Amino acid sequence: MEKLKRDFYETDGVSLSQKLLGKRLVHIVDGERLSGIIVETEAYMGSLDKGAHSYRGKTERNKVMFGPSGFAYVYFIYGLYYCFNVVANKEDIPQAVLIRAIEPDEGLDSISLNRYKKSYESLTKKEKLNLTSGPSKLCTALKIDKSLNGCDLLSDILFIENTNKNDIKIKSAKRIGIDYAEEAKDFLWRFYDEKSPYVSKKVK
DNA sequence: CTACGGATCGTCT
DNA sequence: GACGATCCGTAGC
Repeated sequence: MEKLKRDFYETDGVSLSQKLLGKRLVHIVDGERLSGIIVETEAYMGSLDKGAHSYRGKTERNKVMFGPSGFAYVYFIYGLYYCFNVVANKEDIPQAVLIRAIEPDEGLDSISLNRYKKSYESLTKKEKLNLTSGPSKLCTALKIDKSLNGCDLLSDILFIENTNKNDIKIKSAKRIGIDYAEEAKDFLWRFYDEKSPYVSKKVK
């Protein structure tokens, strides 16, 4: 399926979060496609959002968010993990979409090795569901790290493709892990496909 | 099922 | 010097 073009990303973060559900995130590693269908996202809305890294302005870490849309913002967190975001909107409007969960699609054995150091077929049912059901789990699974920060998603290394998926039931919920964000912590800016078992956390 | 603590370090104050 | 857009293992109910 064709790669999403720049204009797909040139919209606000909340809209893009919903548009990205059902699309396929692809990372080419040693010539192999590692991919998954996006099933959970969160919007981070710059100066409107006390939960966003970009709320207090541009820094060395968050500068990619201030650039044009359709680029990868990858950051390191808790001394151990990476999180992957898609930059939304336009230059100087620092909004982004955190990809929180995907459904593993291509390169299952490599994905399984990256996460559990064993083959896909040897995983338990629980381990299979746990491969990519969180923002840092999916980065480990698809080998996404800080070297991809600032990568253009119209490149041939890391990109997002259209799919034929049309049976998505979008649910909105509060975002996770931003209890410090005052009023913004209650904004319903997390979106997920209610039908997917790969979502990190469902409401009730 | 929920609750909590440890791991571990780049980034910002 | 403090802390985080997380994850995992353990403990208790």
